[in-house]
Amino acid sequence: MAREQRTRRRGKELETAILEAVWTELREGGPEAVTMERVAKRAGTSKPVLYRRWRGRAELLVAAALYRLPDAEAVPDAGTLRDDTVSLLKLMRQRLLTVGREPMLGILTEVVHNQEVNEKVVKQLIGRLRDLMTDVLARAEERGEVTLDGLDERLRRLPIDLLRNEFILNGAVPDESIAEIVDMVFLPALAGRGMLR
Amino acid sequence: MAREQRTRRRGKELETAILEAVWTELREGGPEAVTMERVAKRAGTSKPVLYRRWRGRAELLVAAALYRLPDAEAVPDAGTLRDDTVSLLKLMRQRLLTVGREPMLGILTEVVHNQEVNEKVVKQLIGRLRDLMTDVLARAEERGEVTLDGLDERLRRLPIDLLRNEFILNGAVPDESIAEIVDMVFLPALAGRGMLR
DNA sequence: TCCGTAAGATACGGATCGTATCTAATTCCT
DNA sequence: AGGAATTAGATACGATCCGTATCTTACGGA
Repeated sequence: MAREQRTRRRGKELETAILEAVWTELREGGPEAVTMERVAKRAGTSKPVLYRRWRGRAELLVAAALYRLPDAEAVPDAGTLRDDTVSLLKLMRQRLLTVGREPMLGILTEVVHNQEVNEKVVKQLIGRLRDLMTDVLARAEERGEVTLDGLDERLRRLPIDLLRNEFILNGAVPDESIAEIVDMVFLPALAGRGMLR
Repeated sequence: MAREQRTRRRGKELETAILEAVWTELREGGPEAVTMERVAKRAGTSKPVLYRRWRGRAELLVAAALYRLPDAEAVPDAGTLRDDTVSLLKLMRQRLLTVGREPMLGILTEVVHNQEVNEKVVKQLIGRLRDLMTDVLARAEERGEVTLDGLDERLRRLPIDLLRNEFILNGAVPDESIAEIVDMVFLPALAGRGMLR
């Protein structure tokens, strides 16, 4: 907002202020309110400063999303594959809600035109969770719950994919949905592939 | 395009011409070429005519998408649940590609704050396919391939959900993805629930 | 202290949005 | 058939936003 003219920010401090401004705009006016002009004014700076850092609106939105996204820490060991998967999905849900449905759609829309940004988003928003799922499955194998022989990417990503789908479609993911994804789909699929001990 | 000034279209005829113009722009210049100004010119009319029918670009895109969507006919009986499901997913893919990824995201965005459009979209884009899936499963049961005892909504929608997810994320769905969804996830999940004979 | 870098202000051309206003064509109604 | 009501189509407008260029000036490092 009205920034004191006293000092002139630089580097990380300035960048943070800009990304915070993006979120303020998002909160107050939704994705369409995120324009370079508004964000610049809101952050108490000017457009050229933004364009020195990001190539355009798309990159700025992505940066803001990633900035807010807490680092996906490890999934605590709940003792069973079932509960670990539920934990992972709840972690993912929290991350999605942090970003919000409309901003997420906005990002996806912007990202469509930019292969580079697209890959970045996919990597950060999906890759990390996929890795956590890999950890969860590895843990389950150590416990002797499953054999991962022939486990494929498709199956590994299954719970994550279903959760994302539900979030994008409904904007919310109740606990029951998470339970259903795990108990009615994921675990049965593993069983059907002969992977459950 | 250059329209003959001879006559002045009205009602449905005019509306159709406008929606066709949207698709022409989409084809030639991609989604960003769909501006109210261009569409109006392309259709040989003017902006106010567009705004008398749709509240803005978003609604126009939704209308154009639904206009082009062929009625999802029945899925031909391929003889097995597996092949029927693949057929259904290919039909769905064709529908999604007809609409296009960006318009689809536009629709989803629109849906967030427009209850009316929401119901229309859910009915046209989701409900119909779900019904076709129900048919496919019923056929499989008649054949004796599966028991549908305790079949839940979640499982019934599984292939559809996964395909939609992949389309939104990648904008394309190769044949292998469809095969994977059916062979690595859907059928195993049915088997794991004890539904496959 | 001085110099290079980058912040911040301003302005620009171009595109688009959504609306207001006006006219004339077409359809409807009597 | 003819007048009234409707609405297509043309045009112009203010506003907003994009991305860039230019200029001044504050800050930080050597």
